[in-house]
Amino acid sequence: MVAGRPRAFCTDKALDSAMQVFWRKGYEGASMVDLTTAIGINSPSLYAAFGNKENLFKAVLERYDARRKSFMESVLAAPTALDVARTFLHGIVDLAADTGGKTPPGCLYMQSGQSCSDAHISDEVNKHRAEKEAMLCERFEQARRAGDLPAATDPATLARYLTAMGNGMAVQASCGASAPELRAVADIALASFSAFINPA
Amino acid sequence: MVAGRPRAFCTDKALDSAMQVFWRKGYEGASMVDLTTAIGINSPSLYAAFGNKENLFKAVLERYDARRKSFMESVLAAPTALDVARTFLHGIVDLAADTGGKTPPGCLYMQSGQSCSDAHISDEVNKHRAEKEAMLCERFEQARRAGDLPAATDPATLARYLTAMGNGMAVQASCGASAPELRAVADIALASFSAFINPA
DNA sequence: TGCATTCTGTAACGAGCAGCACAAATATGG
DNA sequence: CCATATTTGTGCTGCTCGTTACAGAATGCA
Repeated sequence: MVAGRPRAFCTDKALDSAMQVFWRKGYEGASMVDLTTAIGINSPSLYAAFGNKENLFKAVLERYDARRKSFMESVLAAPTALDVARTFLHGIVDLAADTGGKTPPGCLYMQSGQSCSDAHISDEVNKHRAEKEAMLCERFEQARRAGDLPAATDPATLARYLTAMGNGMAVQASCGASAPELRAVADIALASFSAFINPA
Repeated sequence: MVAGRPRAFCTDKALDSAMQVFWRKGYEGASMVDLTTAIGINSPSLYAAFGNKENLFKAVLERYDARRKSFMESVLAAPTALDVARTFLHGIVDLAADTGGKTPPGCLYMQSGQSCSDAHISDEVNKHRAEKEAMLCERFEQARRAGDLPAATDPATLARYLTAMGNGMAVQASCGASAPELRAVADIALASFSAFINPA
């Protein structure tokens, strides 16, 4: 292993600090000064490690995405379509509200990509969001094939419904809604989900 | 009326142009150059008319809010709680998706206030959003008093549910979801809503 | 016609932005 | 202990941002 002066900071910890900043201020609202002071390094170190602001954000997004993807995998492992919906929505509540300062409230996708003038960034964020919706859709297609869902239901619509609900709940969390409040909201969503897939 | 040189642009049309820019790029993403070129005036004219960027945005927000409020009033006029919910969600679809270029897809609240590092701005946006939720809540309280809703239901939770749903659908519209797709989502939301307020 | 008033266009201001050049510092391999 | 490689801190760059000073143009009023 060839080596020079060792890096004085942990790349992963730096990404976590940067994530907090992007989460709270958005992509454009987060300045390089905000990022370097949050990480505790000088800008040349940051540029040497990540290239530029866009690449840094993409690395942060990738890190966030890995966690969301593993969350989604635990969701998709639920036995029935209704269990999938319940695990998903209740999980979103835990991720988005009352996190005890570990992460900002809400969801990085909503807070960083929603109002961004740079199309590269918002496209990238939306790509990741769409991926999660596709995972739900695929799971519901499988459920329909397995007879767990009526043949008449459209998996894509179900996935879109849950995604919209999750995003809306994340937005409310970022505006101060508490976990119990959002859990009550999730329960309405689940009641209607259940009513929809089990027509009387 | 004392007057000097007459203003060469219409204030309301200017606000509409500015609204489009804020809607597409967010508050921080919209530069004064973006705004002045979209309006077709020079910056001193804009500053003379509106003060500064923050005040311009607040004027835009007020204008948007007036339309949303009149939309809400037509929603609240629906005869039953379920009709209110249906009118609300279907109306959101019409406002947010396939607008034919008249407005950008989605909703100004989501696109401009969600990822903004300036707390003054996001607070202002959230204040307006919360106002609409409160209107729904009040309407549902009235519906419960009238016996249109079961006494066990919590009007605030219902309002929160519909608001989350509306916001989530607006986000999906901004990502390219079509009106028919969103209408199908709204119908799921209503199915559950109907099941919730009329427990079998 | 002259004066007061208001708007318009040109051109600039300081501040803050993303990004980088460079030399000192700290590691490894011979 | 020297050569090489990599990171660190200082300080800067060019650019874009929001905002404004100022002079000229267009109105109403006397």
